[in-house]
Amino acid sequence: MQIYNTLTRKKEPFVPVTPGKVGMYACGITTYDLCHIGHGRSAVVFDVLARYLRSLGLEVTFVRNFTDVDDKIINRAIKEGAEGKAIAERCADISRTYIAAFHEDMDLLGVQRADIEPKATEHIEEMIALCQTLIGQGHAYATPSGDVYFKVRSFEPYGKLSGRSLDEMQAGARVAPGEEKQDPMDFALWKGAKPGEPSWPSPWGQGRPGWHIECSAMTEKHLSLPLDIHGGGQDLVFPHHENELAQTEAATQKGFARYWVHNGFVQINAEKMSKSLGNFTTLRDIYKTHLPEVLRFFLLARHYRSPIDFTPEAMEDAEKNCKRMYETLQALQAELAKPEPKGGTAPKELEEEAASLMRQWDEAMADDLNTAAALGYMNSMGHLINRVLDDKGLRKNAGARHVLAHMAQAFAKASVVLGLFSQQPTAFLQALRSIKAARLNLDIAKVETLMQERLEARTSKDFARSDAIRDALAELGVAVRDTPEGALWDIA
RNA sequence: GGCGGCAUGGCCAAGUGGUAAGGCAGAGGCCUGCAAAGCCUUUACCCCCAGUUCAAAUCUGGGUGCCGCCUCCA
Repeated sequence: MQIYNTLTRKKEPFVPVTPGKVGMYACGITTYDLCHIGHGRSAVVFDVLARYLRSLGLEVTFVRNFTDVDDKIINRAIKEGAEGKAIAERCADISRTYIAAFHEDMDLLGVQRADIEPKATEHIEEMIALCQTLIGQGHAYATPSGDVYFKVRSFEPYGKLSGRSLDEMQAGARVAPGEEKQDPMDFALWKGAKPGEPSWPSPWGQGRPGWHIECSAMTEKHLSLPLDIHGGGQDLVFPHHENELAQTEAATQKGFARYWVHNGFVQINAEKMSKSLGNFTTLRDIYKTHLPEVLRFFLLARHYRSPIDFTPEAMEDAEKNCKRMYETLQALQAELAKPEPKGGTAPKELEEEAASLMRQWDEAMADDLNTAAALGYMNSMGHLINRVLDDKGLRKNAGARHVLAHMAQAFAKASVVLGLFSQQPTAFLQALRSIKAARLNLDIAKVETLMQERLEARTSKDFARSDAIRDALAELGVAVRDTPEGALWDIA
């Protein structure tokens, strides 16, 4: 496959360091709050990347960390009323809570667990060792108050990932020199702790790790360098990833990561969704009104590097799309459950079109993980399936049946890679109807009663009454659909 | 101020040199007691200007607009 590499700013053929194996690391969350849609997007993107690479037969080791020691967690603990010694304990509770919430929310989104999910606090020793190495090499220095800083000027390529030079950055007015920093761009590897904060003994006194050092320690411990893939949200490029890169490459003399993959932002009103802007929506809030799979579809219906605007309309589109797809799958399964027709060969074009769509799906995914295009081809596959299903002649054709079965298989395989359309169609459609009914505050018993009355009217060919009832249902937001198996209702 | 990205039909969105996937919405038809769903048909001078080329949405330069990073942030 080809993948866009932030480091080189272009798409490159993906070649793992060790043939057949992939080491992949994605930056996870800081564990101080519920996940919002932006976290969901990042998790889904790397989930699909891992699934896709596996589908190519590669053996993927995927590591996604939890940052469970950080200023934000401490601030949260203090905000929750923790004081003195209780702060550290409170921090641990907060981390536990939000790691559990992360798993719960991401499981619903269909995000598979990473193979290894390390926590920063479990790698303090490694981080201290890394700091010592860097100090020994002259890449870092300790200050009298017990901080350790990375000496940015000592690492010549600093800025290569984010594409900026130190001089340019210093020209910007927003860099405030730290009291003890030798250079304003130097960043903390280790911070002396204030009383009560989570802290660990170190050669520089009680302290705690800086933000970037954990990833350097954990990647080195759990994967071999250079990593094949390192990723995260676009906002991590600078300073987080730039700093990780500097630490690791300075300390190990090895390349840190070969392919840097960054996903674009989720936006609200064309502005980045972020904690600091306060314009975020948590995954849980979405789940109150929308099925998680619909959100996943929404996220994958755009290219992972593009910004995507989260709007009610877009979610509605995604919902309709998922519904259509599942309805097609439902009809397909029903057809395939029937006895096989005897005789007949499939029209050549049918086979060719099916094969061509599958090929295009592969090509789309292989081209920088273009899930949006891939979903387009799946839509087309759905149409093709419906076309066969709609054609009485083809339904009696054994050849066409084989093509159908083949398409069902290919569709299922594609579904697994995207983590979509893998539920039982009936289960999805029922869940969808329920959540829509809840949105409308619909009285389902009343709907069922009306449906029963309409059935009676229709049985006695009282179409005027039947239509009147249908109108009444429409008032409630309910659409009725007569099928050979009886009348069905759904939320319009 | 520095660096970077984006601009495709009513809306969303693929497409990086050979004349525009897909979805939603709309129109007509088939099907239906009537509908719905599904199927068929149908809707694009690709932000503007200039240039390179036999050929540009796609490359180059300029312009306009929007966004991101430079500070914690997926």
